Amino acid sequence: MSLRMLILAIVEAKPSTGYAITKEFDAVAGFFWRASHQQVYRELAALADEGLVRFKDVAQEGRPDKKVHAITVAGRRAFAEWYAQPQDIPRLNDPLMVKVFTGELGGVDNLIEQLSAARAQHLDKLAMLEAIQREHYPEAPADMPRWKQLVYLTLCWGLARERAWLQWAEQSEALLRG
Amino acid sequence: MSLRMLILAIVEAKPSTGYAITKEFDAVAGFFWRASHQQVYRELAALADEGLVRFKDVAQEGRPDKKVHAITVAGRRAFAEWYAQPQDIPRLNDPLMVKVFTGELGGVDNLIEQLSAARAQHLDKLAMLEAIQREHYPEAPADMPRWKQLVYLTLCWGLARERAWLQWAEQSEALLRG
DNA sequence: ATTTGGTATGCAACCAGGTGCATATAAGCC
DNA sequence: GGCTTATATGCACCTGGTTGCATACCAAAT
Repeated sequence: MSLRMLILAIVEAKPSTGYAITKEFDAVAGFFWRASHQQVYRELAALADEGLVRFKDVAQEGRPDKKVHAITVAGRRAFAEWYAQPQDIPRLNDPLMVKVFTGELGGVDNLIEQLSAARAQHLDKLAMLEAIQREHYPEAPADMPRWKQLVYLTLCWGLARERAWLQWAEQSEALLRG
Repeated sequence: MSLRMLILAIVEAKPSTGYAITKEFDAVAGFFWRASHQQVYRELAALADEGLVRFKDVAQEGRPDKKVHAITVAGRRAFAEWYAQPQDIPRLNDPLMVKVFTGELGGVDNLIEQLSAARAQHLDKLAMLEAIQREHYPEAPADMPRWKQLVYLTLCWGLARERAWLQWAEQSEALLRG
């Protein structure tokens, strides 16, 4: 559901092709959602089927034809309905926590290795997010236009999550080693 | 994969029925993984099929018969193999962040409502986890037996996550209101 | 007597997401 | 001529998880 609605919001802001939407995911929406191009195309087809978007075939020179999708009135209505619905808390199935939980069977030494490997990955991710913050969001949040504030908040959540995870991991490794 | 392995670890610690495993999920493993009884039974059947667990039918008086599942040698081997594999970082598809991102189309007032509703839910969850901590883990972590430390660490991650989320939400609401 | 709640197991259908593969055009490079 | 990269779209299959339903036994409460 969220993927459909995210796509609707993207084509509302600017009529787009599946390809462009996928690029959007790789860039900014990647802070909080991942989607492959197959998923995007599949969802666009379903949305067009239900009349929530409509598309025009656009011939191009020097590259393949494309389908530009735009939101419809029904699409706006569906989005507004969804937006008003209360949201379930996301489910929390975390493979690494399974390894922590089963650490005695797996071996505590192996667990410590897993933790520090994961820590390296999370450090990378944090560094990446911090670089984006420095480059694209250096000003005070209160001075940003609304749309930018909203994207910035999703970035902030990524930063907060990574920092909290790293703090937890450090304490955990210390406890297991000590 | 993680679900299979979690089940393997549970039946390794103590041969169990699907019903008991489901109860285990509702209780302790619920800090970091959710699974319905259907999922558990399906996975147990698959595990038995592949020879990673074996089961005995046990007749009971006063209640239905049950199947007690235990891990096999092949099961231990499969677990050890999986445990050594590096873990992917979990995917981060968060419906609430979609609402933040699409807040202009959805309406900022509606977004603020969504945020405070979510905040109430996260506060409840935090209170629940803190109650568990007070009741079951009052002693210093260093004094706990290993198995208890490991469960405690998964609880700590839940606590850290909820606290980080709440902090983020407060700042976000302030920014959007101010 | 009937309902509720706990124990115990399972099927069928569906939905969301991921993997692998396929196709087509064209620019630029070696 | 063949390689890679970028644009652009899509199918088929598989896995993992959810929903709804079904069955059966028994105890305790109403």
